[in-house]
Amino acid sequence: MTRRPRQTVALTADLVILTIREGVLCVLVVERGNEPFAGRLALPGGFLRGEESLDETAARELAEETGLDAADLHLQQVGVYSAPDRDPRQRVVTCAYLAIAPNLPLPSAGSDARAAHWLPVDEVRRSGLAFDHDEILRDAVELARAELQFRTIATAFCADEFTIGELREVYEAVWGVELDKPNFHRKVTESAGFVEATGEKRPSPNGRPAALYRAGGAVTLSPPMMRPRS
Amino acid sequence: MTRRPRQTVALTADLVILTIREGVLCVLVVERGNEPFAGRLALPGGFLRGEESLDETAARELAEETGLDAADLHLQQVGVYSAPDRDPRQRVVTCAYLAIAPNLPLPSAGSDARAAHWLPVDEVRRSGLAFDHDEILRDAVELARAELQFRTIATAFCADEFTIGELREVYEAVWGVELDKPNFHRKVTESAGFVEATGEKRPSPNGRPAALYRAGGAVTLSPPMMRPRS
DNA sequence: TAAATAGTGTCTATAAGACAATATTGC
DNA sequence: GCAATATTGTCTTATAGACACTATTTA
Repeated sequence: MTRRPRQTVALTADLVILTIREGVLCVLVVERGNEPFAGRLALPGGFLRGEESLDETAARELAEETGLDAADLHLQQVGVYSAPDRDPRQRVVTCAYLAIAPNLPLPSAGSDARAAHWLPVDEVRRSGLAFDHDEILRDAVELARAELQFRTIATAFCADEFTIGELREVYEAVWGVELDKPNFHRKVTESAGFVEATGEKRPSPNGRPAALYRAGGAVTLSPPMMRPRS
Repeated sequence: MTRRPRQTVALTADLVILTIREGVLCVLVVERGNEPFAGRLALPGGFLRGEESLDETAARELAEETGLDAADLHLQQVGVYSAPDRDPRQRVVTCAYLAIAPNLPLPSAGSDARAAHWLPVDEVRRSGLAFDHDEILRDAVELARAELQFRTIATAFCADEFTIGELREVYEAVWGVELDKPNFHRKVTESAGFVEATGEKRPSPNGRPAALYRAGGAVTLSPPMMRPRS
């Protein structure tokens, strides 16, 4: 049995933090200060530390970038990206995470020196990201799109209290479709555990005030919220 | 900016290879020869090599364990397991993969010296696996269960040509339920791109011969094959 | 013929989708 | 009142599920 030297590699957690701003799906990107790809946009991320798991790395980075506690947010693995040449300097394997955030007041610069921005996903797709982050972003958005069908994660895009109309805008922004308002309202309010009414109403400048809801206890949606066939 | 030494870790790909034998969902496990956990059962897996990605590591291990080409099989990431103490010897982070195989003639021992067995998943769950492989197995099976609803991967459990009854047995074994034969037949054959008839029939020792089908071109199932709420 | 498995028909309950109608606010 | 948004009602169509029934084989 020939024993070859066992390779060790550097590990990072990269974050695809999504939110919705003015009805547009946006992702948090940072400007790179150092080579390689200096000046280019990239996903936030950081190296694994000795005492933590990658999930903890992701949670720590999320807190540093957004100031939010990962316990409050939806945070899940997207996948591992391990092409040998994905980082030109050295071998780095990354685990990508999808985080879903409500509309934050600002991308608080945090303790990190890099400039962070919310940019529309479509725009980022056109301009491109450093490393293999285009691929990661694509996969993460596709995951979010799929999960909206079967899980209650849409509420993670909303503040603690939200209207059914706001929840509908989440689906419309992520899926890039228009949904029928009356049918959506019924489906959501009749789906057990998806949302629960607070009893309060939010006044509106234009029309009838909308009832406020909180996220319900359910994790999965059954029956699923089917995405209209293109 | 304090620069802490950047940790590097060993990376492995571990495989949850599922198949169905006599109507029972089975997983390929190996007996460990070395410490730690010598003599215990574990999932097959191996270390990342310098020139390859983790997906390639997984495909290589799969070929070594089953003799099958990963190109023919369903192989997908389950997730990353990176708890600092998951391997008592050293820091090892693993990426778990789910592979779905048709009923193979034998778990060909392959070039690897370890003894490989197909064991029922329920049995393995009771007896337990080395490391955190119980958790990995649980997650992989749960992933397979969920994917059966929305993707056409059930055909990966079948040989090139199969009957609708065999496909139904896949769902019944993985979900642990009984499905209505007439309704299943209709649903599968009417779902665009799920299966395509070969025109052949397979004689049966007992009753009417069943028509043979091949996997169709579709990847996703719409509408989904809903799992009965138990 | 009976036994066994494959496959079809049919009815009912539930959910999806279109869209009209009503409700509640600010102006 | 009108404009705007929220919510409810109603009808049509699609799908799910139960289950009776027919079809094709071996013994």
